[in-house]
Amino acid sequence: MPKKTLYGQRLSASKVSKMNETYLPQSIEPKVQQYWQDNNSFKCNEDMSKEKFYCLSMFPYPSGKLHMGHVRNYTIGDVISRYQRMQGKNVLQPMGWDAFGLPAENAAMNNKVPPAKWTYENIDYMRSQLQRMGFGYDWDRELATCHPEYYRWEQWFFTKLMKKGLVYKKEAEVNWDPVDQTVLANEQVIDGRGWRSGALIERKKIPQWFLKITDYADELVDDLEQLTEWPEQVRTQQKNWIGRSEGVEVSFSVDDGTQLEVFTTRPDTLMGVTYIAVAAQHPLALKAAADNPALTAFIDQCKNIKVAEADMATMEKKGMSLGFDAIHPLTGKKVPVWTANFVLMDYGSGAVMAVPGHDQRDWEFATKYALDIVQVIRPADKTIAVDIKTEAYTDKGILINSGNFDDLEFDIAFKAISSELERLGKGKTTINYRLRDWGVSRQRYWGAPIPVVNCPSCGPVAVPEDQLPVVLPENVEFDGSGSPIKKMRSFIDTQCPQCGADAERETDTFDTFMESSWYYARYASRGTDNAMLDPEKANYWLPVDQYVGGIEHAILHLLYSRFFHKLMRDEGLVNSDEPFKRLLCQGMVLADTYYRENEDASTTWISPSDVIIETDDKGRTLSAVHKDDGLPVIHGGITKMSKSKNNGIDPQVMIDKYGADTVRLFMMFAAPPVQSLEWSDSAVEGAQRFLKRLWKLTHDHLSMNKTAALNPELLNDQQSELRRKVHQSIKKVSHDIEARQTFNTAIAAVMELTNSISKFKDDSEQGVAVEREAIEACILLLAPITPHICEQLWQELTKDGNIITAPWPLADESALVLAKVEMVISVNGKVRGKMSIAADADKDVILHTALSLENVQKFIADKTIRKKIIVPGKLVNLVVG
RNA sequence: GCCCGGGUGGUGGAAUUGGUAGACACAGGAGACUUAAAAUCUCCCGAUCGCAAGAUUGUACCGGUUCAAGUCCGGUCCCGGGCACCA
Repeated sequence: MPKKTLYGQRLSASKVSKMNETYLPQSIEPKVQQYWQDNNSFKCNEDMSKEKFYCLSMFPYPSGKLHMGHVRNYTIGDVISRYQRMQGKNVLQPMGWDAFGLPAENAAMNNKVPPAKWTYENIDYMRSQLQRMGFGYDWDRELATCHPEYYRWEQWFFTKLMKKGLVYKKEAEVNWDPVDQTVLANEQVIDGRGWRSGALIERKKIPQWFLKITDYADELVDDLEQLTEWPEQVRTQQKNWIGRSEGVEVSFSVDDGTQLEVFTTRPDTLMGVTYIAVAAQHPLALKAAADNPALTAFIDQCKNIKVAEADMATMEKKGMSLGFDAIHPLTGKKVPVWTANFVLMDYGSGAVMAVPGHDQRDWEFATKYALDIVQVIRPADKTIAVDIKTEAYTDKGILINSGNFDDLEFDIAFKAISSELERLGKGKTTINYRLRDWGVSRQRYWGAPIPVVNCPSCGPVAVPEDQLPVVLPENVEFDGSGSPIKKMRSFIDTQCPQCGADAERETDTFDTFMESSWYYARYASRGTDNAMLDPEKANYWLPVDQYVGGIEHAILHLLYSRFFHKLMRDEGLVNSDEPFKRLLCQGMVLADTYYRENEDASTTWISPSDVIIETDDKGRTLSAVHKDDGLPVIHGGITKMSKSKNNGIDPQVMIDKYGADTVRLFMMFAAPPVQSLEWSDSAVEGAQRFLKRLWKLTHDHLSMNKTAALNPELLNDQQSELRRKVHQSIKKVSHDIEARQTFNTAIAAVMELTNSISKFKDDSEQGVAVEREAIEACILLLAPITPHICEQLWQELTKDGNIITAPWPLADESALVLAKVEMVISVNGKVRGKMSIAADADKDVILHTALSLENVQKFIADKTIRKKIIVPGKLVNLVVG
């Protein structure tokens, strides 16, 4: 198809410039977007002849409208995509919707609208907002996870995993609201109470499905080594989350003859064990409580804490004796068994050996309940004083008070004690993980149904492939008392696929992390409706070359996706080990908060857009007032944009006012992508001002109506200097976008270049030629960031160009050569002078010139030069004394 | 509580490998243009002292390594993200 020009006809440069004296984003942007759409600019296919580049931004939850976090995320992804397209690569940039989730159910309760309808309407509106931002997506690949065509393959995959034995069912604890008779998410428990009913929540055990992610724990840790283009902090967090540790499983015999298993990474402290602590739900605790009302009351009390690690770890540590002892496996001595609220039943064996001398938490517990504290480790360095009466000594050291094991250091003691335990049949070395298997059952409606039928005689049976998908009924009424399908007989009643008897469908749905764990692969299989993936297509695109998303997903989403990718690999669907080659985690978008205290002590949060700031003559903030009544408001600090603080800035309002390019430019310029970004109205104005200057600069150039061929040989000093700046900028911007991903410094470099062009007044033949090269460079370098204005200006400059596929400029190394460099001279590390010197000057010349400077002489005076450090091209440091 | 980050002018930030702290902007000040305002353009802008040249000081706090530290090491304080059912 022949490419259309933006205007549909060619116009002379002078006519164009008269038509466009002012920059009007509202008329340019829709026109440019239409042009891209008419040319199918962002559609892509599996073109084996070209190098591919798959750029993916984390898909949004369709919550209603775009927020600034989305705008930031998707601008970053779009900049990278457009940059790679200009590098000549075959770029895939898709978009879709993480459409299942809790907010749709809340909206259903509040507005009496079915979650499906609410979700689809949100998707339609948000799609139009994304299009208005000018993001270059291949919309033919759009998906929504709530579509049966999507989740049927997730159901299919789950049944495959069931057959492989990678899925199992077990009882696990949830937050139970005894009044609403429903399971609550951690987010829905506020200060230990249900958010709607206000009832004290309880831990309750219910049967749930789990994926055996722990089978892949080793691979998930080891393969982090491959992910060299991931942020170090994310790799570290994942490694710590998986928490592989080598230790020993130790058996303590209990009075009633049973064995109590505990895991420890510090067998060297075994002789310092003074008590055992078990979880409140541990069978031994429950058994002891049978004839002990006080203990029963304590165990009941432990139920009123929500199922979140942070709550477990920060609550007051409490415990109670179970009234019997365990036998120490080496000494044979009796140690008391306690139950404690901080020991987790779901983690390890639900019991820990306590060494209060060498573990701070055990020490605090022992001190509180007057249990023995014994020191069995001393520091290797005898000069370090240790007093276990004041705190635990937790470092590794040399064993004492440990009988035969005295004087051994950690490694030897670890081996000696564990082999002694093994000889006695009282323990074995083992690898333990902090990582727990992935519970995927949710007792919610708006999710993908778990494809299982519960048969009274066969038990849980996977739904066969020819009966998939298990479609979630979308036309439902919400009454607030749990999932509607749990009461829907037409959904529940079915026949067992195995024996044909009457049976019931599973009414739990999948954790929404299931859907977001493989969507990146589905995008890469466009048009595949008879399989989860088309391996040929998927393997062309995968792995994702660049993944962009919020740092809040650093652990869970990224770990589950990595796990899913390995599962798909082992099913023969993909041939790579990891899904995401390079990862960029962008920071949050923050804004000022303002509030007033009401008479009833409640707080009213005031939108920053309703506040007027008063400053002193140095620009420092003095006070803030409400724009309506002129009365003061209180500044509540700068926090993440949120509904609760009423400090969200609506992107739509900003796009309507300034246009997409200004919003994109501000977002990319205000901070490096990994840092948090503070919203600033005046900085947005500044971004707009820059685009106006670029517009004027280009049209002033065009209005000269002169062109000439550039000949680097003929340039005078000023012309060479501008040309050097052009090629320095090309080099810096390329490096900043591709290698460093610091778009703010890339933009600053282009700003410097436009400042140089503004100062350059030269209408000679070579002057015009150099200026033309400089302006074209600015526009090409900004094209990924502010694509609309650049497309427009590019077409005016080149007549029929298309900047989306214009080649990225290359720096001309010969233009960068400098005859002279500036060097700094410091004396004793303090700068005392500067000099301009030939770039190839040798050390003697440099030193001689440095010493001739008056101010340098002054500081040397009659002192002797003890040391001379010369870094050619940078500095000279003279050490005198 | 545990794990992971961050802290630089009035503000956002720059300093890429240990080598000139404050690029580029925002805000502010002064001036030009204008009947006026807006817009635009020019200049100034860490603090203290100084007419200036320049000097002293300064990157959360305390200490260390180095010819040289915003950058490396040890400790402290504060802020943020995650903690498995928010997404």
